[in-house]
Amino acid sequence: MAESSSKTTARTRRKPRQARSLERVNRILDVAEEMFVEKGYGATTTKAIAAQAQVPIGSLYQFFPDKAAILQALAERYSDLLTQHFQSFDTLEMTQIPLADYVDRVTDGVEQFFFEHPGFRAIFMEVQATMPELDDAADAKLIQTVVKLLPKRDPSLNVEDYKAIAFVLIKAMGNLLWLSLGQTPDFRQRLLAETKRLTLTYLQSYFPI
Amino acid sequence: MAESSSKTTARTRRKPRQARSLERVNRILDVAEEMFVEKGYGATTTKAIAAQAQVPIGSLYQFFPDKAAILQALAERYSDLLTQHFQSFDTLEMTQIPLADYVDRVTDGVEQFFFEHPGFRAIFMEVQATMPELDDAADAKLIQTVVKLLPKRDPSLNVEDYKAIAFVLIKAMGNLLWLSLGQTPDFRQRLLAETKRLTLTYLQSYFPI
DNA sequence: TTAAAATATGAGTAACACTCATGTTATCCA
DNA sequence: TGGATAACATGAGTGTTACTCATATTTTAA
Repeated sequence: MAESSSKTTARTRRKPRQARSLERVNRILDVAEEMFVEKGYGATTTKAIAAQAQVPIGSLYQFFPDKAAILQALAERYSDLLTQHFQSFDTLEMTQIPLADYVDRVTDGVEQFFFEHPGFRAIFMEVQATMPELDDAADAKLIQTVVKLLPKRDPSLNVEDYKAIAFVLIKAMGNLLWLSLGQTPDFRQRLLAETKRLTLTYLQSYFPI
Repeated sequence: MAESSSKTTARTRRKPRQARSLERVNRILDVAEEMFVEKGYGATTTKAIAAQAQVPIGSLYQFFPDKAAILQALAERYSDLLTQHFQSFDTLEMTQIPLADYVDRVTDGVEQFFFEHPGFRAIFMEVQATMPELDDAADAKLIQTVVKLLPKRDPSLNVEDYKAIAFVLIKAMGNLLWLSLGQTPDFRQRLLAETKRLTLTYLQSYFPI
């Protein structure tokens, strides 16, 4: 038993120095990705990954300190890809088109990326998957509340609009405020201010008063 | 083994009809909350919860179909509280103050709520806790990329500003786009448009050109 | 009073992540 | 080239966990 209860210190395992083992590591990752996509992280056993990759379970643990490390390694692959994607916007032309067009392109790009890489979805899904409908159930109520709140300020929109706006508000604000909890006090304050600014500018675009 | 692999159909267990068992359920929830806050969800065993609540393990499973259901029930408690909080803004006065003030109050309220309820943090933290630094590590790279991208459009701000803006953009946009994946095609399109609007209005407030 | 239904109980089960003692292969230097 | 040492491979075995189920107890209804 580790001293720190929930956080198992994920020490790095031996990094493969021989060509043979490097190939095995990649095979494990490929197989793991496939299985995670198909059955989910929780339902995929390390034993099954090892078997499918034709690698003994012991060898798997030679390279990955634990099951989560496999997921982590896969996430890194994707993270690199996404970073690359963003860097493709680092051109002179891109900084000179209208802001609206720029936002358009970046957003569409990320959206497309999500769709083109089902593995990415499966992997990051897992982050929330411990408890399927927790977030949704909780937030759904809040969204409903806000949907009813919004028309009181300006009743000129329709229900679909209010639903979309409420969804965005709850999810985006909630996430930012939530994340701010883990930051240093200074940055936390800054994030709080930014959250307000984000919310305000967005709302003002619908309710100009 | 269930037919659906990763999603264990969480059937509802017998709901307590007698006063005695209702009291037990509440004791289980109280104890579980305490232990989750202290040790984390993953490190808290159902056996320990049962022992601490002075309830046999079998009885615990009489009321909760599985461990996640306990977390779910706790989350519901909090969700109700937060919803209540939002409803307190459903007054005539509140709809007539300036939008900026309104945003201010709601945001501060939610922030305060997070801080006043450590259990809430602990519980929702768990949603991401399967893999501690996955999100962060991946997003940190993206944020760095954006930090370097922003000044090319308008170099008049300082680094702290760019960092805050990049953080907000990556986290808020990322979350919304991510969530859009699970929606119906129509709503997905709508969310995509809203995400752009959110991003654009926010960015325009910094870069008026 | 008594039969049936609801609830209580905890030793036992199956499944899982991970280990470790032992065997095998590669590397290095005389 | 041989032989010593380090790196890697292996899978039966271990400890832990969520969850079950046969049996006992309590409540309800007639």
